[in-house]
Amino acid sequence: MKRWSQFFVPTLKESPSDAEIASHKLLIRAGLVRKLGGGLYTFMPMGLRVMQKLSALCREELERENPEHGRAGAIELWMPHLHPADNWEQGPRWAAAREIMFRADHAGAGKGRAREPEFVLGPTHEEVITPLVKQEITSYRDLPKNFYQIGTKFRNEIRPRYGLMRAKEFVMMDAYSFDADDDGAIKSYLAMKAADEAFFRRVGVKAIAVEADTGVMGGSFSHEFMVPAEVGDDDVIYSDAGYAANREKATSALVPADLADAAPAGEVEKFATPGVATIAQLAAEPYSVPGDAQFKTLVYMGDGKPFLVVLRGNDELEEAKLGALGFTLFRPATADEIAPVLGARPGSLGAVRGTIKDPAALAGVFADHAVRLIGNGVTGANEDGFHLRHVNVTRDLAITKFGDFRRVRPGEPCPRSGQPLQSRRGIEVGHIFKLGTKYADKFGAAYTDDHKQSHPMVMGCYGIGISRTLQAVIEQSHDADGIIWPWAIAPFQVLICLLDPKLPEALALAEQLAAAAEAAGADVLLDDREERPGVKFKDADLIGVPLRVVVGGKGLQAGVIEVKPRAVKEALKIPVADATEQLAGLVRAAASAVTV
RNA sequence: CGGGGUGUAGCUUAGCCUGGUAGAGCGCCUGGUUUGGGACCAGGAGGUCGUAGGUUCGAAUCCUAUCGCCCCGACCA
Repeated sequence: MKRWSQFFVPTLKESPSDAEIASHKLLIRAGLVRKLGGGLYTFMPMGLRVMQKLSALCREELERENPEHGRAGAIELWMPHLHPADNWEQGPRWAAAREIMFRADHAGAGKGRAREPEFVLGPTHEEVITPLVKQEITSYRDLPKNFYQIGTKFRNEIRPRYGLMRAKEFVMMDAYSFDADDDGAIKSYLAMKAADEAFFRRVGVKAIAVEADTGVMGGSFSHEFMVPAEVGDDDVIYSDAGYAANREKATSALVPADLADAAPAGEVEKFATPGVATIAQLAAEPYSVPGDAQFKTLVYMGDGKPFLVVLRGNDELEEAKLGALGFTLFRPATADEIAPVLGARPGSLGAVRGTIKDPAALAGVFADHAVRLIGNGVTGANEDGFHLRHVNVTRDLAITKFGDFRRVRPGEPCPRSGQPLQSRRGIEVGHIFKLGTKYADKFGAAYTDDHKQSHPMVMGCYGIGISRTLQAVIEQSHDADGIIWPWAIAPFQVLICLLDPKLPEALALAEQLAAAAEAAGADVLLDDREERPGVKFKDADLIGVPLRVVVGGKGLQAGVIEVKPRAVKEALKIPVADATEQLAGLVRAAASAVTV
């Protein structure tokens, strides 16, 4: 039991001016965190308690054995936060990952040896765990294994945002599974997905698993855990049939599987379009070519070589989907890079065979499936101020490969059910990847099987943003008065508001109640401050403790105390004689409702 | 990194346009009256006006630079 007067809960009446969203304001007003600098936060005693509870639940769920998948539980370890830059240089994503890493020097750098070793602050730990496992595990008998840690991660976020939501330094659970083969890796993946789901369920936050893009991490498939919230950074595309995917990854059944190729509608014909540089201009008078009858040709640079992406005029490129093409780094090409290859400036570009000035320079022409819906359409002539009409997809376009590159729009048919797709914002609180052998190959993490054959280990990696989850819970569970903590992670589960701390019998009863609640399994905060009742009630709502008990002189005269769950309006009056017993009962009921 | 905004007491802020005494509320300290939803009265402490230059007799205010922070975009747990 903690006494408020002796503890430290610095609440604020007003929101700091730099907090924008509800959860960020409440984090600070309720005294959970304080800002050191952009994206850097001190966890105050109350905030730390929540973090510790989240971590404890996370450990429990990860370490639980998973007989359904034949998996043992994950094993905790602790890796350095400071990594030799060498590890990253040897890994598969140095070029892409260095952008977000902090480089660390020691304060005396330059005064000692001519060449100082370089260090980075770890943004994640594949580059550390994989060499470790290579060194320690060489036999199939030691597989599968799944290691995890809960610790600080450092990412030089280009733009920290919304308090803990996107911070430069944050707390993450990261786990890494190592399996002998792909089937095993899938089992590990599913076991971790189940563990994460169990974790979020026990925390008391609604987080849904959605299909996700693998991004810089690489790998073959991936899910994100999303907490639905307007302030989230991601769009989740979903249907009532249970399909859910990050917009970056989402597809639709817009193009029927049995769509026949359109027959040519006539000879390709060049026509002058002076000054026309956009889809909209071509759609307007006097040309009047609807956007969805135009081919849009985009030029990107993939690992130094240009490639084309062809979309319907009204469709937008979903840039993340270009990741499937296998380039390490890609970016839009500049006009100066485009002209020598295609022969025209943006606005008159096309992918029609024979019009591309230097087709050999291209790393490929990739067309979205949806262009097949156009059949015959209009596109740039690769000659400034000219377009081509009657361009037939199969006859005329120099397509290397079709793929899914367009951004899905709400209302399109769900790929599973055909129901209209919907969209909502979400906060990404977890992300799991089946990595395959990408890292194992690079670091030589291999094992010997029972036929003396060597194979690369098949990996998976799994992250949960612990500090971000803390804020996501607040975002999802608050009202105008403050936070409404779920029981399992509340900094305290019972708050005893002692309205008359100077009244000896009131203090004695409050302490007795505190002891009873504690014995029943709750963490108890006793508000023994010499404050007016209004202040105590406001603070109680603000800090969001799930069960509030009021002990006051007036109640005692009437022979009652009050108990009120944070989430409801009406308080329960309980006779003093039954108080300890009933409170203990309420605590036990609340606790058992959330464990398991 | 591009675009927008903003720095005044522990917090929220007024003053800046149109240069001359830096003001309020909350919080804090002392005393008193209060005490079931952020009390009241009296008194008090606390500010190099982000920083550095410049203009001026005189700069929180005008100019320049710089730093921090916030928001929008790309990135991510």
